[in-house]
Amino acid sequence: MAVTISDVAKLAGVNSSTVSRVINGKASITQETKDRVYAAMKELDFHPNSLARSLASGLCGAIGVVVDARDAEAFSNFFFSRSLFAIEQVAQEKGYQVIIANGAQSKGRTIENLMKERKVDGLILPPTTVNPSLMETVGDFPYVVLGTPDTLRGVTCWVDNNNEQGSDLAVHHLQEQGYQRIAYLGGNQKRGFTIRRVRGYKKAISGEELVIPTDGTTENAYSSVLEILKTKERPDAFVCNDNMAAFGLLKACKELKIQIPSEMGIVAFDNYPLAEYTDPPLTIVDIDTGMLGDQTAQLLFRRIDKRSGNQQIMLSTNLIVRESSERLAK
Amino acid sequence: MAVTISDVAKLAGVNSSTVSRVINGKASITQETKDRVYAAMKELDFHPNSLARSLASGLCGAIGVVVDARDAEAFSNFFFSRSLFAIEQVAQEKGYQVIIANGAQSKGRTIENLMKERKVDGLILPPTTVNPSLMETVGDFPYVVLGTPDTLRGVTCWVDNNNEQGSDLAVHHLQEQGYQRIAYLGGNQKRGFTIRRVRGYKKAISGEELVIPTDGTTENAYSSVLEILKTKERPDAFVCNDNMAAFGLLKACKELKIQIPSEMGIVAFDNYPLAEYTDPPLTIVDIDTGMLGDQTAQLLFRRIDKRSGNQQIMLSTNLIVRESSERLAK
DNA sequence: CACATCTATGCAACCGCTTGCACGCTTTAT
DNA sequence: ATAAAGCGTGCAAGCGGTTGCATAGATGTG
Repeated sequence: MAVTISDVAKLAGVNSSTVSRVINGKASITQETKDRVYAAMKELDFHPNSLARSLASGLCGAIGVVVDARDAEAFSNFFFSRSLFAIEQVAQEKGYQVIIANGAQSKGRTIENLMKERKVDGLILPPTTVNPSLMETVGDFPYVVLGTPDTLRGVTCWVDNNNEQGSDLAVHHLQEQGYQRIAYLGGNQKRGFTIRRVRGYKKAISGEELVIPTDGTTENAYSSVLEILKTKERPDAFVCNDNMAAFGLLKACKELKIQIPSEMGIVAFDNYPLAEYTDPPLTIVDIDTGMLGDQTAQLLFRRIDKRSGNQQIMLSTNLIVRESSERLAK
Repeated sequence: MAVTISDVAKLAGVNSSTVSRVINGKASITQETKDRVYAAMKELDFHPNSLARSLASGLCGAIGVVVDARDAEAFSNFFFSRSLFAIEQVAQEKGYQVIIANGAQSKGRTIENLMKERKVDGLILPPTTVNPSLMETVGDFPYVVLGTPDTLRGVTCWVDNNNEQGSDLAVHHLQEQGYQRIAYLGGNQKRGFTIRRVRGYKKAISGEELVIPTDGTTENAYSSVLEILKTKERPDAFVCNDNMAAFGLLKACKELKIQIPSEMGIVAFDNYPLAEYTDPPLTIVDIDTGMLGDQTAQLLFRRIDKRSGNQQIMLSTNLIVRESSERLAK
């Protein structure tokens, strides 16, 4: 049916093992033989069966990217998809396939199957799913966690952006702009990255601290912040856990006719495509999602290649200053 | 090294073929034998090697989702990632893996390799890559185009939302609200979906038509529309090709102090997460991306199962009415 | 009771490629 | 001249399953 390696061998007048060696650039082969083999491959439009190849060689030629999403929203969160782009790019360069799998509510089954059924040579895991028991089944299988794992027990390898540093950046910037009472808005306080951002905020802040958690929606941020903004001693600046929170805050300020940035400074995490088109444009703690994906994939391949590379990589965040926090003329 | 089917067979005291049949629920096997085999599998923590399985059975157990993205932005476009979620879900139910691959600037190589190297049993293709020569190499390999292909020659199977109908919905709604001079804003006029949306707009419109293309950015929409809004006979409503265009328009209106919705009605395609938090919230032609992905995957599996199912599925869009177009009290 | 039929399982070939080993032929060293 | 080393290639045994065919025992039939 399909063209096989022995068809090529026959046509080229050599043994199939020779064809295999030519394809894989293995042993020393005469240029002349190579030419004949290549010619035969071209003539027959030969494509090696990757399954047979993998079975024989023991390498699957694929990596798995596991997501932990209960709904489309989480899945399409822009953090994930941006990184995915970079991951795919690295994989493509290495000749690897990328398999994505939603591991939500499978209790590690997804991950276990991917590994044990030999579907992938390595895994990129979400920080939410790693737990000691999972890590035990993962063992020394090559993996990298994309984000700082919620539980560190047994986890030795991850790539993340430095959330504490991000908050630090935001707070210092606001302080430089003369804001005094800086609060923190938004985020599920159970999620690791939120905890770290809040920690960074608390460390950086000099005055009184105020943290207002939300459920992640714009609406909730809006209503949570409304009453507080009406008080006399209200904060004069916010670090927002994400763009949703910032949107809720913007809405509340507008309603209460609080001027931004003169009466209120805002910095938010994550550079959403629309963040620069709000009114006023938002100052952002930018996470280089591309670099994040790239580094994660690179590290994974290092581990696949030589079962080493237990390391944690931390990427710095960047401040993009826009109107929402620029009180002082430059 | 790894546990194989014959290890299980040995422990259960049967032949490996029996184990295989138990796993696949094939022939009639005594309940007692089944039990012994299952027990052995459990005891040894046996996971069948999917590569060997695929090689022997001729099915790869994976489908490929090809994207055509030059940058992370396009890749993470929310249309794609939302549909991907649904696709993965369907695949998971069928026990299939999802491979994603960026086919940009590979001239069909990506697609060809996925097929011919037996990496996938079926393909979901982006409308931009299909062209007659590609379709020839695809042949009767199971595929579904997600979106209406730019070239129809040789393409027999796709799933798309009805863009014409979407524009129709938008225009009629605006007319009902009493808007008179309805224009169309945004979109690359070379992209198929834009063309169809514009076509729908032109068909639905009764008065004079006005189409203002953009390069897809908010900025460009803003600047493109600014001058026109200053004219006396300016449009009193816009159908926007996407959220970016709508944002640009909002900004321009704000600057010129044009009241929405009293002096200007706005309807935009695509229900971005932030679309309901603009000021005022945007009326949206909503595309059910989840359903789109679901139907695409379902159709693909129908084709994989029985090499049939040459069909085109068109999904209706939905209007979500919000303030930006609600001039008349209900 | 002999023979046809069915059921449960074993046997072995095969899926298409990789790779350790062997072998014959050159080339180099002694 | 002869042994040692090196090079290019073939042979065949896997990799870990699936599956058509064979077979032995159980069941049914006249």
